[in-house]
Amino acid sequence: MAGRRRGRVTIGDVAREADASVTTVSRVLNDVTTVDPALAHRVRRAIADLGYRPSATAQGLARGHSGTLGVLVPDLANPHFSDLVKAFTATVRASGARVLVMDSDEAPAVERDLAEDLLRYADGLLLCAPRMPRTDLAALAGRGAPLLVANRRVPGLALHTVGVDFHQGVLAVCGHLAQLGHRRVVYLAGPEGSWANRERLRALAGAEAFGLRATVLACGSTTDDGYAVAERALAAEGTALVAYNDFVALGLLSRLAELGVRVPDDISLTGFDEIDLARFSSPPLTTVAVPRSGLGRAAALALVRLMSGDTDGDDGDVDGEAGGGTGCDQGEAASEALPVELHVRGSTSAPS
Amino acid sequence: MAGRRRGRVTIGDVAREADASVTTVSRVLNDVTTVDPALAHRVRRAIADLGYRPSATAQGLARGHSGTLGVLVPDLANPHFSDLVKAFTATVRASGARVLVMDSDEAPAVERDLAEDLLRYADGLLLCAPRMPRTDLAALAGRGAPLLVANRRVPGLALHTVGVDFHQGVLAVCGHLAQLGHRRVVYLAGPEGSWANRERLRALAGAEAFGLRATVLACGSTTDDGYAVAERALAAEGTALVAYNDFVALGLLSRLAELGVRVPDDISLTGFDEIDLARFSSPPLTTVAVPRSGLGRAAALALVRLMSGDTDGDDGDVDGEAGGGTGCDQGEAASEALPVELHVRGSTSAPS
DNA sequence: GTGAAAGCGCTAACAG
DNA sequence: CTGTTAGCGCTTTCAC
Repeated sequence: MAGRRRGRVTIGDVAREADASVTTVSRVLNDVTTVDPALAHRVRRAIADLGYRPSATAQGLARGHSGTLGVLVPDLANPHFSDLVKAFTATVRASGARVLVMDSDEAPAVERDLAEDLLRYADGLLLCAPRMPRTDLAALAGRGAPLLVANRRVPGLALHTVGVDFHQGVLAVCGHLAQLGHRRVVYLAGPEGSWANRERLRALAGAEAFGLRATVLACGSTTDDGYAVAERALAAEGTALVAYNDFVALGLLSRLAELGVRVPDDISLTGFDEIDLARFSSPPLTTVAVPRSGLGRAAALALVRLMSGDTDGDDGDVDGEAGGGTGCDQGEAASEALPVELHVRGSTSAPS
Repeated sequence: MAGRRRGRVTIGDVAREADASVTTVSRVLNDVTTVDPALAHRVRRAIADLGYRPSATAQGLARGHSGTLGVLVPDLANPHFSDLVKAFTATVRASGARVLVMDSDEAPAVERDLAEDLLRYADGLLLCAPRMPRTDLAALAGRGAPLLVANRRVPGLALHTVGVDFHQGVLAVCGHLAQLGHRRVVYLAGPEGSWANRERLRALAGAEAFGLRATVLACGSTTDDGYAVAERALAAEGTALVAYNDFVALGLLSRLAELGVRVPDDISLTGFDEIDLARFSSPPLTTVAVPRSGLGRAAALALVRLMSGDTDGDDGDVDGEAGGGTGCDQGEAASEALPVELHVRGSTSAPS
């Protein structure tokens, strides 16, 4: 009906149309205080007639915060992160905010810049499995905006973190294998610098105390990587193959089938992450289910909580350089580790 | 060094520190005109010293656009969309913008609201495989902001679209099967209302002219759906199973293996979408590779181009209600269909 | 080459 | 209960 004027409809247009002040319009928009029902109705009508939508930008400027959270992931094509982001956006939205997404494409060198850029838009930031140096992390934390790090703990830095208990997961895998009678396994390692990989290595080391020795082979995180490493893995002479994740495991499985190596009769195989397809392979994969969505949800909740709290309090001014040995639990920074669950299926059995 | 004042550092702080005007600071920020080198240097120094970052919100308000694009997907956990979004964000970023992501969680009813909300923040919007009614689509288009629809063509609506040529893909699958000697296939259908599914059905219908008849079975789009439908699919008595996508195909494959049905000896099987794992199954899957990243890139490019063009020109004021039968090619709206590619692998052979 | 001043669209004191 | 008036932080004429 109402001929659209050029450009966007503003709160002023609505005020005029409803014969009210912009303040009043703003009030009904934010359903504040008691506005006279009749007036409110006129305003609402004008809003509908004009098809008015408040500009998030203008609201942001006036309110002092954008209502936007940023999230930086290494690779959105990886289900680990897409699931996380999905849950994150859903949870964040439930508390009224929106999510800006960036993908560093596994390039640690650009993480800092992307994060810095995100902070120009967002009120808070979630860094997923960041690979950037700790000084950069510290600098970002020092910028004042709420910062949350997922799946990376930085010793000696008071960062808020949430993460999956990879250590426990790999320990469970090792325990399972050890109890089956395995003594020598081959670990197909993931991305070099990643915390996720370091945690797995740490668990592997811990398992030695129980008589399980692991040979570590550089591999990667994709199905192709797993496929490609198969022959070397076999040559390493273990009775079980512990893959960095399910993709690698599935790649291995595929190549082993081609080579006529039977799983688990000739060799056992374990994955990690429990992707949907893990239980549909032949044999179905023994793997560790990690709460991907749970992590996204936890991150959202934690970040939202951070934002309600002090944004630029007087104490926690984390200095980028100092990083004293105060430990990471100075009460300021909360850390949450989500539990994982071993799922034993057909790809593991006692060694032959 | 410079003690951080409370709240954020503003352009004014920089101006003061550099003993220049905010105008000048703004100029060096946007590397405009020739600012005196010495002055510019002082400003840059102040910016660095203060760790100043311009507020994207304030810039947005002043400039009249936010530098943000929105994208709405039905399910970010689906590789089809996460790959698309990944490529979209990368390409969009290359042209200086950021991306706000929302996920409708396959609920057509919320799409409209999410899209409207995105438009409050963004300068343009990409709707991926929207399921919403066409009147809603028309209304969104009428809002004035650049709108691009991916993987859905709406007859009689002048919408800019990009999409994958599903029709051609399924035709290729059918042709391959027909040439192998198949005459009767079973199609495991995807989401009911989806354009992607409709296009497949349309191609199936077209294939009848070549003597290939298809029995349609409701199924879904997940591995579980495929697994669950296997027995009914077998009962439908075709010599080949045409799955809606690779997930369904892999689910089928898994169940068929359990049932002792050999692929492709007893029955042929095809997927669609070419997920990474498709070539690692046993047997590897005959499927159709669709340019997921290509679609994201094309969408980004198209949207960016749309934005450079007329945002609120004098002609193209698409009325939400009217929707006259002008057809969808009134010169205003461009449509792009990306080609697909059949990959023949081990899961198909001549019928026994 | 540089700066003063007027907004961008909205919210939030602060009066009436 | 309602309207007036300042800004939020930045860009951008428009003079100097």
